[in-house]
Amino acid sequence: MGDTQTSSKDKEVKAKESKDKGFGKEEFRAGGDVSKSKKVQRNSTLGNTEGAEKEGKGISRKKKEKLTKRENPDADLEDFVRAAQIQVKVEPEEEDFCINKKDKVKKRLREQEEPGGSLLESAKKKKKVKMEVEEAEQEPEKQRKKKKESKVKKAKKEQEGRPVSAREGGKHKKSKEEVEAAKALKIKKKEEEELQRWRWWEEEKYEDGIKWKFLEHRGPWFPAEYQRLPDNVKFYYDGKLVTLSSAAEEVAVFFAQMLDHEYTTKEVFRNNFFSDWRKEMTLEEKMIITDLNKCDFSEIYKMHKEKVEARKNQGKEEKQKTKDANQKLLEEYGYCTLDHHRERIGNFKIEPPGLFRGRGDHPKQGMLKKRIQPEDVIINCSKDSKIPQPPLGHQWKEVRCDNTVTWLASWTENVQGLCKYVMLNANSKLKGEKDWEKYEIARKLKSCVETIRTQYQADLKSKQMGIRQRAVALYFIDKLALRAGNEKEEGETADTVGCCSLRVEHISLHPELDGEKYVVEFDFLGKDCIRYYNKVPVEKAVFKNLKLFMEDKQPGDDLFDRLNTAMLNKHLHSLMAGLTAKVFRTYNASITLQQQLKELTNALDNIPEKILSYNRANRAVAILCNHQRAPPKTFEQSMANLQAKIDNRKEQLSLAKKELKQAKKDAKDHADDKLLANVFMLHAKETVDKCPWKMNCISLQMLNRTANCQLTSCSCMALLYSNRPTAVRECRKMEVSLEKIYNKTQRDKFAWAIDMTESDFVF
DNA sequence: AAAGAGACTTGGAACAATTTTA
DNA sequence: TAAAATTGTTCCAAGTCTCTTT
Repeated sequence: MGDTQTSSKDKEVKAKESKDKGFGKEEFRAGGDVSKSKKVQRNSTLGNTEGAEKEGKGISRKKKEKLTKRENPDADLEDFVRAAQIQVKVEPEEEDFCINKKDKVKKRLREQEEPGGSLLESAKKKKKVKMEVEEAEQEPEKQRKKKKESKVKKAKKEQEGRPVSAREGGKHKKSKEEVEAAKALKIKKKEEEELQRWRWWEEEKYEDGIKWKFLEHRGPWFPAEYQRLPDNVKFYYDGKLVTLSSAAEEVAVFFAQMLDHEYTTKEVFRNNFFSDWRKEMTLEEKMIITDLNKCDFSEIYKMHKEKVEARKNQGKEEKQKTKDANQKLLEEYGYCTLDHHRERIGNFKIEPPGLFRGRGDHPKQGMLKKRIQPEDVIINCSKDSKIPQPPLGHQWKEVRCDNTVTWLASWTENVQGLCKYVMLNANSKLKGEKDWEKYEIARKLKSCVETIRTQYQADLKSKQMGIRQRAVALYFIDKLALRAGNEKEEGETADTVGCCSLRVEHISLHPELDGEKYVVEFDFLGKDCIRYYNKVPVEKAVFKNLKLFMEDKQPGDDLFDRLNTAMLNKHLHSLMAGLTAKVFRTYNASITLQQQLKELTNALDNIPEKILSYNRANRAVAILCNHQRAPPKTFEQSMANLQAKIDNRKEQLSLAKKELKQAKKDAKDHADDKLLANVFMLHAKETVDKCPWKMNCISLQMLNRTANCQLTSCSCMALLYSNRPTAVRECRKMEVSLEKIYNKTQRDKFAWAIDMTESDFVF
């Protein structure tokens, strides 16, 4: 059967594209609230065929209430000091006030090996000198040039570090030299970046489990303490003025800021918020404020609105100022040193307090996400590194040196009691290596997927119920790229499912539907409460099995009552080292991308067409993986605009055609004025020639967008799943410049793939 | 085994920057 | 030249899967 696998998938993809349009998440959720007589029955032993239902879940969960709330009278002062530090410290790596000898040794070592890093500043200066000599050639695409020009300004500003006001007088067009120089500078910068890139993929890997040998960083950045509302902004309860305490006020502001959001209309959200808010109130406040509906946040809301507006209308200078401040922050906190290389940190900012925004019908939405203090944070770094200083007057919860993990700092969040981590950026070695590994495993799966398929085909007829269930689940995971579906604590999160946690209510069986036999209709909420709706014809054996699994069960019972992800993955492990359910998603996405590309692209196509093909292929992947996005509010309008453009072109075309005719005639008639007539003719001809091409481009764009509307567009998401090496390879082969498909960040992230991929790479 | 803790990937929404359009 | 549209980035919730404890 393995052969039917892929071709039928293609059909599905196409069919789906045309079918289920217009399923907003909203309308769907309304119906999704079915009775939940949740998972109780689960036979623990796989080997056992029938009988012995065990009472499954103890729903006792340790509640960890941590009281971290503390009044901090020194907050303002501290803030000020911190700000001052930022202002004064130009060199982020100032070592004078650190007397750590070991550290110095390290430092020297680093400087030898890595000329960039902390020496960046001086490097920049050198650049400036050099750039005059540099030529601006070797820029292949005009389209890129355009982009550059706009960036030139920025680059210059950054380089010269002069105050913005200096620009005021220079509104005139830039002189040629200036432009050239800036261009050269950009090229230089790019080269340098490339030179500085850590080509870790050419190095040897560390022994098992070790993630790094040296790690030094500045510690995470903490958001500023809460600032009281100005005196003229008041809060009223039941029409009467109430002056809130600082803690209560802060939480009230969180709510007020969200008043525009649908969240604040939801019952659960309001209740959770109100009860958490009351916990922050003083006794008196608690006595007075007993009903959320009587609270009047309008003045706070108004102030917030004004603030947002003001920020939008900020002058150039102010905007630049905030930008610079952010840049400084990034320079100071955004990087770490990992094994002699400077690596960007992904999220160096501690999450600010606020109201929890769970997705879908999350039972905890609206709860207060408390402010994280240094006392909550565990720092992870090398013993021999410069240990990060906690903010003034604070302590870290712990400093540990664990080089078997990749995080730099962690804390436990109070709403769900989960760990949060500060980790490196996607373009870092640690992330890249993992990514690479992922694709290697997926490739390995390619070599044995047929065996696995044969195996689960056979298992469909097993005598043991558990094995049959496993086989059907695997069939779904392989064919439909469903997620594994771990069990979740009931009532702690929104009710979403994956393959193993599917319930009877989520599928319906149609022996025949729309001319196809054995159709299974899926309808459930997956990750992030995104609806999965699909009608799939399946094999007879699968169909029969499903019927069997559903016998004597309530809608809320588990479809695969003898199966869970642990068992499934254990089985997969036995089939191939490193294989888990997730790998099938990667694998199928990759293989689909490759197939689609092969099918869709034609080496003779022009660039826009090639890109369209690429996007189409990506879309196929997105459909497979059920990646969706709320349609942009502006979609209709933007489509209409494009249509108008096409109409416009059409008109132009017919007009130009007429002109051409006329011109030809003129040329004949007035032999004397031939030159002029010729010019007319040429011009008209040009328009006629160009128009179809341009029209084509626009309609391609339109097509692209229509399809993208319901799906994740622009390579972004699909990219995450689809095989990067595959895509990179395809670009090479087809001579589409990578820049057109991947943006800078993405190229950065996949530097390893770009570098390693030869144009004959096959996934 | 079952539950729990921990670590790390995934992926949509919100926000910010940039480009296009009117 | 401002507004609208598009594209890129950040944020952080929600998964997967492994390892440890009970």
